[in-house]
Amino acid sequence: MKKKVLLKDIAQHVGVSTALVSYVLNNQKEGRINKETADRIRKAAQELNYQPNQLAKGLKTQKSLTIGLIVADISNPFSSHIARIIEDEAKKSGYTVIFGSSDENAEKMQDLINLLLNRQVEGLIIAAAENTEDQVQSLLKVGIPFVLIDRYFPGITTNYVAIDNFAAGYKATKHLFDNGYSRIGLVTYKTELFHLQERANGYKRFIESIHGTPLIEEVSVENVKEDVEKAVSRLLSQPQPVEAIFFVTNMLTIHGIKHINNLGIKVPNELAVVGFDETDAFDLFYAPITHVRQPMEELGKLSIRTLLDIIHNNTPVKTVNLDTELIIRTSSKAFAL
Amino acid sequence: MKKKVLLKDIAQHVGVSTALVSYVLNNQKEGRINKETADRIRKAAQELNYQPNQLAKGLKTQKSLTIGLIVADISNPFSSHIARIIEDEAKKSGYTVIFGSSDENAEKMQDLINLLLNRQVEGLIIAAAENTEDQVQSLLKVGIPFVLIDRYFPGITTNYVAIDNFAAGYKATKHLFDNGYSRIGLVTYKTELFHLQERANGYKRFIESIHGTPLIEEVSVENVKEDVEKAVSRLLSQPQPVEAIFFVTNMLTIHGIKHINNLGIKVPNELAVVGFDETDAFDLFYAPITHVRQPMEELGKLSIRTLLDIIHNNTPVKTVNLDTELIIRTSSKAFAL
DNA sequence: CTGAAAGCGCTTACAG
DNA sequence: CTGAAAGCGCTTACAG
Repeated sequence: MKKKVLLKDIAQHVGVSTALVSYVLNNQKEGRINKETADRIRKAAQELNYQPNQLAKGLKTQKSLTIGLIVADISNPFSSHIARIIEDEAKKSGYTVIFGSSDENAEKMQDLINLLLNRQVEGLIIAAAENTEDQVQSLLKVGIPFVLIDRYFPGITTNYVAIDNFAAGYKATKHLFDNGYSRIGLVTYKTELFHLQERANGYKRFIESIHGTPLIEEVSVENVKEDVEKAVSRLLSQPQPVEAIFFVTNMLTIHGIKHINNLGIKVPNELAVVGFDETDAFDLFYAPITHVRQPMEELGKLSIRTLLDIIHNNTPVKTVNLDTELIIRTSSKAFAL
Repeated sequence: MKKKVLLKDIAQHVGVSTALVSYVLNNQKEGRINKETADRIRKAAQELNYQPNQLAKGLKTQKSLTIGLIVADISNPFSSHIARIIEDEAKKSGYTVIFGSSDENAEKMQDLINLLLNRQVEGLIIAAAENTEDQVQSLLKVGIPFVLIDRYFPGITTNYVAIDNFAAGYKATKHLFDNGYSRIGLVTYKTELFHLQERANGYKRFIESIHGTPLIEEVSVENVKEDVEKAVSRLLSQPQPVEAIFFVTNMLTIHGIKHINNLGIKVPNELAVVGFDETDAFDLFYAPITHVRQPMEELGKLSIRTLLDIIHNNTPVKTVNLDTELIIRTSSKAFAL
């Protein structure tokens, strides 16, 4: 590998000190430096294709210009979409992002936090896994800037950017009811994650408001596909089978409609469906899927902007719950009586 | 923000030199260090929750334990799937990955390369954008370890891990023909990217072998959706309309079938379809989409393993073209005569 | 207007 | 068995 060119090389080449080269290349002390010398330095840097070593720079300045992003799984479209938005927005401010996938596992998340802190990230954006309250508390204690995204803990005061999950759950359920479906089931994860509980709570609140019986199926993260299949089948094999199902995440929705499809059940005539998040799959299904749309751009941009704001201006705690939109399609169409 | 604990802090705490602490924590000079002292050091590190500064470590050792990944767009499922596999495989060897999206843009790709080199990545995995031969040549000249993934340049000798695109194109086209479709159109990008040309070449070769006329529509990267719609419509409005269309990437396939759906054209009865890559959308379409499946796990794992092998053992150039699998579903079903 | 020197937090040959 | 010291590649207060 060819030897890297250093500040020292430029200094020697031009015949000045490394200090001067550093000043010029960082546009410090403008006007106080001989214009000609500055030009010669700049030209030399160009010619030698000088690339500053960010490790050294970061070590000295205590600024890594890096932020860490912890998602559940970067290959999930929700995560990768957010990641892309954060990447672009961070770049505008000269920041790079290092990401890691926690797989909803508290231990992996702790490892990722340590890894990222070792790499001197200036801040973190975290989609917190279940049972990571302690980790979040200890980040708070250490004082490293961070903002939670998508999920947050009601008992801990932190910066976060999320949606109004309760309203989303309520709205989706009400929509199904308004369209003539009264026995409505819900499929969610068996989890203590607050944002998912809130989606279920919104559902429950509406069901109670119509004096109905909540029918909730919980599936495990480890065994999503099979559990969703069982959940759907259970909801359909009740004494009075459900007429509609609300799935509270994109993966649950996809597994759900795949199974419904395999069972040969017609949507929405035999079973109405409302899903969560967006994916091309929802559009291409023969009965395009009504779903809760999260404002991805806003989620992503607000999270990184909030983080940078904390890093640079030490701004006070900021919490955001964005509104969602219910995108109405065919899968929840009103009963044709 | 709380003060970080340094090697020096541990040293003071235990009453030894920083050198000794460093040796112990890095398991150097084992056996040559007083077991008791070592234990006290380890305990102190634990208690103080010492986290080594990787910037400093990397600066000194010239090992950043970081690799760079350049994809077209991290929010594309192909890219994020690969990214996830690389993340996991890299972690096994203690490496972290920094990613960036090039948007198929040569200039952005160069910026990303510079950014990543500044951050002292030890190697790169690159899905090269169009017209980046020069960049690749110059990486070669600099001598930084890298492996191309998904795409490569036939005229440049580099490490790469890709699929056999020609065979994939040939196989997909032959399958349609064998199932009774003889007027077969192809939708690809207007591009000089070798891997896409090869997919089209495979198609052409087969069409020529049956003395047919290749019907190729090229769309622009900037305006995919509308261009695909026009392309499909053109193929269908020929004097003798096509009976089948082969789309050579996942995005093309998705836009294509959405449009076909909107036009109310029945798949496969009125038009057969073969797509590329996998997505849930293909399964959920009323006529599940026959598609070319790339061996994602192998692509990802081989690319990172090859890279680490070069970094550590300076191994000779390695090129890999993996076989693809044609997953046959309903969208290309044989004509019922 | 410019440079010598210290220092960021580590590692590691060298000496004892 | 342990430590003093140099150095990785930068930045920056200080002096002149």
